[in-house]
Amino acid sequence: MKYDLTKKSTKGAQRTLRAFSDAMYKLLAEKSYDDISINEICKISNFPRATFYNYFEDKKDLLNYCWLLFKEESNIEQYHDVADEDLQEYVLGQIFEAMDQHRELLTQLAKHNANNSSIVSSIYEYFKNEAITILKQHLKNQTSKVPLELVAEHYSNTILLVLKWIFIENHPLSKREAMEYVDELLGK
Amino acid sequence: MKYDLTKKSTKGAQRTLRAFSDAMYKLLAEKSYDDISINEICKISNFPRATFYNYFEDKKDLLNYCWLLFKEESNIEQYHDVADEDLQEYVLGQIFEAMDQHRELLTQLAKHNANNSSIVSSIYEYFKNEAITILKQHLKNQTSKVPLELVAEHYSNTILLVLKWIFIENHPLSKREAMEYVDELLGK
DNA sequence: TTTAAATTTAGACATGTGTAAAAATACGTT
DNA sequence: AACGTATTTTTACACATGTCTAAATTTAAA
Repeated sequence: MKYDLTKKSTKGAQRTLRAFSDAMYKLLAEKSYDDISINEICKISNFPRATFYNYFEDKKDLLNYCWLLFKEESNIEQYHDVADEDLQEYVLGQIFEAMDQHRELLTQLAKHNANNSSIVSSIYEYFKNEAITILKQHLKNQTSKVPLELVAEHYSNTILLVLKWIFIENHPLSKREAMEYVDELLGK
Repeated sequence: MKYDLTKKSTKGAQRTLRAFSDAMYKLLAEKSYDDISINEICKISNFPRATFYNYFEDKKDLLNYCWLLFKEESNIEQYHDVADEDLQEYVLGQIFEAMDQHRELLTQLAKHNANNSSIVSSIYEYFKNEAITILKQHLKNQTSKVPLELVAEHYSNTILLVLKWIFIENHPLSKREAMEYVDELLGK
C-alpha cells in the first residue's frame, strides 16, 4: 500500500479510496479476478491510472485493502479478554461473522473464480494472518514440543479450512457446527 | 499445460521441455519468481516466445511442470499397500524425501522470495494436492461427522505446514521429528 | 482570501503478456 | 533418400503493467 492509512486522510483521499474499492467490489461480482484489469478499475471509478498508482502498488494491493474494509465494515464486537480454552471459538466466531455479513460477495467470488485461484487464496491468507496474530498472543503459556508459531498457524489453517468449506465451497453450516468440525479436526 | 504429457513425446519436444524447465530452475536460483519474465526464460533457453506458449499456458504453468519433474526426479519408492494408521507417515515420508533431495533449490527459493509469495504457495499447493489425492483414496472407511474431503485436506495442510517449516523456513528436523510434530498437531 | 505545499493528472515510455496465421524446418516412415 | 506430417519459428498485433515527469489542481494554513 503506497498510501499511508495511519495518518488522517483528506476528504479527497477518502473519496478516492472508496471509489477504487467500490469499483473492485463491483467487478468482483461480475467476473473473475484475473480478468479484471487496472484500466477497467480506473474507467469505472473515473480516475486516471496514475492516481491508482498513487494509492496502491498493484491490483493485489487494492484487493488486500478491500479485505481490510470487508473486516472493518462488519462491526465485529471488540476484543475482550477470553479464557484460553475459548480462544479458538472466539477467533472462529469473529471471522465467521465477517464472512457471514458478506455472503453474497463470497458466493459471487466462488462462482467466477476457480477454487484455488489467487483471489481465494488472497482472502484465505488475509484472514489466516488475522487469526494467527490473535492466536499467537494468547498461546504464549502453552507447553508443547511443537513451536508456538506452528501451533498458531495450524489452528488458523484449521479454522480457515472450515470457513472456506462453508462460505466459498458453499456448504451452509451454523457457527456451532463449524466449531464442532474444528474441534474434531484438532482432535479435541 | 498446453502440451499433452500423456502421449509419447518427440526428441525435440523433450529437448524443448527440458530447456524451459532448466531455464526456470536457473533463474529461480538467482532471483525472485516475480522478477522472472517469460522473455528472460526464452532468451536463456534460446527459444522464441511463441514456442513457450506452444507448451505452457503461462509462467505459473511452467513452474507447475517444474514441480512435476522435481517429484519424478526424486525416485521415490513406488506406492505399496500401507496400513491405514501408517498413512500419514507414508505421505509425509514421500514428500519429505522429494524435498530433501532438492534442499538446495528450496533454500535458494526461500532466500529470494518472501514467505508467502506466489511461488511458495505454488509448491505448497502442488504437494498438498498430491497428499490430498493419496489420503482421499485411503480414508474412505473413516466414520466421522466431518466430511472426508475436509479431513483429507486438513491432514495435508498439517503435513505441508511442517514441511514448509523445515525446508522453506529452514528449521532442520529429521523425518521422525517431523512426524512427531504432525502427530501432536493432529491431537494424536 | 491568499499563498505555499501537497496531491492529482495527463501523457509518454519501456517492458511484458498472450494470440494468430503463415512460413520454415525437422522427423519418422516408407 | 524422399515424402508428408507435425512441430517450430517468424512476424505482427493488441492490450496490460508499472514508472516517470511536468503541469494542473486541490488542500491546509496564514
